[in-house]
Amino acid sequence: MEERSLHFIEQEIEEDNRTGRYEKRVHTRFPPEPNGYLHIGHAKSICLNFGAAARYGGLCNLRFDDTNPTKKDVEYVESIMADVRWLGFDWGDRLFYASQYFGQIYEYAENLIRTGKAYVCELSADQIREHRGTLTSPGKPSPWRERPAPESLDLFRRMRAGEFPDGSRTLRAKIDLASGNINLRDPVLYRILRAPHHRTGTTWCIYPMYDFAHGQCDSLERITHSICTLEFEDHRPLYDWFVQSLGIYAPRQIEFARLNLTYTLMSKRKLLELVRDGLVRGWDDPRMPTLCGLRRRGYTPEAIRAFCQRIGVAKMNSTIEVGVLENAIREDLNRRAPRVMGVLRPLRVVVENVPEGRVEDFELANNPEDTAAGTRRVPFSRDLFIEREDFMEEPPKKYFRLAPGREVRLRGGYFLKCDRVVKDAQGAVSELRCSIDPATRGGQAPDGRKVKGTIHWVSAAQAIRAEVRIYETLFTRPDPDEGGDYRRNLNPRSLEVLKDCLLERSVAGAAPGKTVQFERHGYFCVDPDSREGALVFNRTVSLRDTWAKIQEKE
RNA sequence: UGGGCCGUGGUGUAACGGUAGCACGAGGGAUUUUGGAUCCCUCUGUCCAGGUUCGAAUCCUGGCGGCCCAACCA
Repeated sequence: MEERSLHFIEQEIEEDNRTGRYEKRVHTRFPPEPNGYLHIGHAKSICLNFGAAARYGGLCNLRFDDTNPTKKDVEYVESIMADVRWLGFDWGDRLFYASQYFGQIYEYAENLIRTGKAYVCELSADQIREHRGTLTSPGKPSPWRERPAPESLDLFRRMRAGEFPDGSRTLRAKIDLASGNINLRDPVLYRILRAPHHRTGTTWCIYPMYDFAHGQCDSLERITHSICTLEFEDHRPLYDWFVQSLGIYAPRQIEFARLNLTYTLMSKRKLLELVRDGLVRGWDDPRMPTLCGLRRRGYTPEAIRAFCQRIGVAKMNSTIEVGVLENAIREDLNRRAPRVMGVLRPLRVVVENVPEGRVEDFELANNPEDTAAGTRRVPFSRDLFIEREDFMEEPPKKYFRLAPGREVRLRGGYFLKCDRVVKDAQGAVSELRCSIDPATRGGQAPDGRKVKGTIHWVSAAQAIRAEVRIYETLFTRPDPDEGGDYRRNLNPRSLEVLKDCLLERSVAGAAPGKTVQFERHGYFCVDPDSREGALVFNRTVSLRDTWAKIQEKE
């Protein structure tokens, strides 16, 4: 863990520990709604909740907020558990569902009715909205607001028994119709909804609203710090009202600003649209900000956790530049990814002073950052491939790579000089005729002469063919919603598929998930689409590219 | 006079009445068998106006600006 000062939530927790508010207990929870896949924004919340518990020797529960039966899916439940585990966190035996408390929450409702704090209302949804007033004008009381408690109780029990059609009645709290906080204008507590629930089946035909469930679930689990996002700040007085009216244990809610990232959509609804409308290949499309997408892309849990650490926690709405995320994964992979040579856009090179059929092996370091990573043998021969962009017939200033008459170093091999350029019928460069200096074996010239550039290469006969998928941001604008429709900002070049890449043979047979650095390109990982003898790689992130920056400026 | 929250370099985030620091970014240099990595240097900031104070990003007052709230969603 990096050295840093406490963020405001940790400060509040420490303050509570000092005053003994919760007997120095720290118990948090991560409460996702199982209606979508977890994304990088959730990672912030997960790190925050599990992180705080770990830091203060406490516990963190995983609880599915499944109060609304209509849009849940076991697929989501399973993916969420897998993603939290993958991120590196453990909820032990504390896996809960809001739905498991339905019985208790129902009792709470009856309790409020008996004490005159809730009533059964027969207004329609539209009428309730009209009665609620506006932001600047107070609400009007429902005609059923003053109905005697026994009558409400009877009606509520009959709602539960299924005597009334969906939507015909609600249970409402009786709070304050004139409150500036609209959440306090007699909010709906229960609705009639004949929808089977993924956990409770058809046991219930009435379901509590999120607002009437969430705080009580926290209370029942004896959560000390209910960490949530800013938009629930206005709901806190309501939760406090429930807890007080019911006389139950009171957790403390603390709100923080959710994560926003440039060039990234974070809305679950829009992410779902991308998947459903086929704008991406699925929830785990490597261009998606979902945890499964990032995983497939080659992001590591360590990098994501470091990222969450680095961005901090505060109440100010803000947007982090994606570069910070990219930096986190580069930093992690630089330390651990084995280096390998891969030519993405091949250009044939014939080394004329190497005899045909001769193959020699070079021993190359797997990771210059880590000698423990060992070495590997890389074959060299007369027929090579180099990167097309590592040769220019008319090189501009500051171009250090190969050009007619110029000499460069083949990474780990010899100095190579371009003697002749061969072109096809269309005039495009099709092949280079080159020669090596045998005295430079290993990459040093005995006469001390230097070369400005070092390029990567593969030996034609031994190279393996692979598909490489290059990703750019999914959107062309830092704010995908700019202009009102994110679809119009989709980046047509967010995916480029390179089918004829040639890789060093040492990666043959690599398993899905395996990450390597293709030298001078970036970090790549094996995609699950790979088949025997047909590897597919995803580019996780490119290396920093100073040359590209120089070109941009000209 | 609806309620709530928030304003620190380009982007994030520290400071808790006492030298505005860190990361990303940008620029420059050293080094380098990855134009990578590493190291060094530099750059730009307290929303505004008053007040309190020896001293204010911090406390007070008033502005200005931004975000959230009017689902039987969460």
